[in-house]
Amino acid sequence: MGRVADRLHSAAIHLLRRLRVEDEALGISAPRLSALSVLVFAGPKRIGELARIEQVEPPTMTKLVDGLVRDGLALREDDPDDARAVRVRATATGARTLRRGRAKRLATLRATLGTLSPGELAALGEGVDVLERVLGER
Amino acid sequence: MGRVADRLHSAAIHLLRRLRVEDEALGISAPRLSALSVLVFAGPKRIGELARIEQVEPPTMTKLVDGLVRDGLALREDDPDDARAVRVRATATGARTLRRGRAKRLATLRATLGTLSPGELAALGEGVDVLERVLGER
DNA sequence: AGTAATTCGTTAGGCTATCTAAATATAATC
DNA sequence: GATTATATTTAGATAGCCTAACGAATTACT
Repeated sequence: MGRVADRLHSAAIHLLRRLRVEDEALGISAPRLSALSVLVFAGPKRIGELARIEQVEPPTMTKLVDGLVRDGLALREDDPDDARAVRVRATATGARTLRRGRAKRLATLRATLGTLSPGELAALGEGVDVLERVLGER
Repeated sequence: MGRVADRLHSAAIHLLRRLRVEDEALGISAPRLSALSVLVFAGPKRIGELARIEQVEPPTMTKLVDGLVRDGLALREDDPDDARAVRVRATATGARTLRRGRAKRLATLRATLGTLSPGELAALGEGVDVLERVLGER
């Protein structure tokens, strides 16, 4: 059963190395894409909030947001309730880029997983379900 | 179904961020651990071979091996058949460290996955199976 | 044998991600 | 109003990853 841990670890590394290549073609790294996805689906967030959601320290999120802003995918706004804070919001371009990235990954997934049976794909989906549940519990 | 791709991507990012913390406590990063694991289980390998297996470019593997060597987990040897080449071999310390890391991850997995039912664990395992199969096909 | 092409590994340089510690600005509390 | 707490940024470090360029050794072709 320790095998599951080892294999999961290794598979995650290899998966990300693989996806990184694709996302580069899209012009956005995985961590930025992940943060952008939160902004698009859950709406504007403060830096600290985003950092917590993405499980990184605030300075790391500052940098990630810098990148998104530089690329025009998100923007910083003053928080109306707290002058120390910053609200980060996805731009229309950001939302569009996310959709495009999703379409791209979907296409790649179709190509890559084309050989898998529906049953295997379902198994993968269920594995992801479990993983999400486990990771969600801080 | 594109959901599977998105969620898998995101889950992989979060998983690695989580595991990184633990492996740091062990004193070895995920990419190094992954390479070390190959050396321990598959025996000595050349730099280029290791790079191919780990799906990184040779200069990256040079650096990863530098780290392993610096920490005494592996060593470089002259290749007897080809004077250009280098063989990398795990040291006894390397093998021990790998075992210790595995034990540690297993313990964490037990703690983290303690709430999962055997069925969920099995689902996770099967998801990993599928993932490995897909990633294995270059 | 001798030259040309290829292969192996490293070095150099650049970008991103990540951390901790310290600085800055604002808010909240007593 | 002075102190303490909170939100973000800046500074500085390490690591992982890449491409380009290079020296050394091997292989291939005359």
